[in-house]
Amino acid sequence: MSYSIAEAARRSGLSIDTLRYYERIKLLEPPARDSAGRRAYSDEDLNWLGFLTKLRLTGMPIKSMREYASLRRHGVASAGRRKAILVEQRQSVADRIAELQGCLDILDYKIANYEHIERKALGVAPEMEGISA
Amino acid sequence: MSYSIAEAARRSGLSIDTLRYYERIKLLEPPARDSAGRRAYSDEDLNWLGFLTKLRLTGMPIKSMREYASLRRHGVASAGRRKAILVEQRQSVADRIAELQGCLDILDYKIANYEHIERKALGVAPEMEGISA
DNA sequence: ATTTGACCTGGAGTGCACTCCAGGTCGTAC
DNA sequence: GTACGACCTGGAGTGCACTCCAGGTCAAAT
Repeated sequence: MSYSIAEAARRSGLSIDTLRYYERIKLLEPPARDSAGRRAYSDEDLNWLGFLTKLRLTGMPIKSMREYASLRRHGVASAGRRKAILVEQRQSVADRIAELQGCLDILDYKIANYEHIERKALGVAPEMEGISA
Repeated sequence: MSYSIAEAARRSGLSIDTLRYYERIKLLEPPARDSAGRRAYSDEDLNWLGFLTKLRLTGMPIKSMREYASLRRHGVASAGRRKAILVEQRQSVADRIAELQGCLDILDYKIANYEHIERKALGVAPEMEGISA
């Protein structure tokens, strides 16, 4: 199967402009073209796009994704380096999850504080106010 | 206690420039000044900065932090709205954690794939290659 | 035959969150 | 008394990841 740029955008969740942008910056091999010169994305293109969007979701900078994409073009010899990039990214994702978890705890604490204030509704003792919230 | 801007930067993990920037955009009440006109941050300022940096870590845009900061200046009457902002942010953090968890799974899968390739070390059957990794 | 709509290109513009700079003022150390 | 380092101001510059635009081509629909 092959897909128009609009269809590829729909399926990948990226915008049409972003697809062309990714191609320009070499994240994406230039896809095939139809007889009229329009881009025709293959299933393989879409799979790769899907993976790229996952990497983006992890917060990987485009610079690194470009490195990965470039390694991929260099075939099997680059597999070790590619794996290393993924392992490193895995770590950074795990770290980020832990960080967010910490933030969640703080938010919960603050929210509980506000609930505390609400419960004391009218006769407020405003010592909670302005201290650090 | 009061702290020079350099000390406040050290303690908050923000840069000196960022502290001044936060003040300009009204994330931060202008701190007191010493006799020479230099900023003198209070412990309360530092607490607030600490909370701000947590909010930043959650990915909250500065626009929203400004709203929260502005509400805070309007005192106890704004507590409901402030709480609502934190509850909303809590949700977005939880969502983001789930999203990252999904990405982690994908990374693990890919990494396992590379390990699979490594194990087949020399006599490679490269059907793994270029399909979607 | 012309209108429409999806697509094309190269290049400029955007929003965000800082970050840097020039030129100046202070208070202490030599 | 001057050299130094930390600080001040207003404003310009940066890097990132898109996003938008003008002007053009092409195939199918009216």
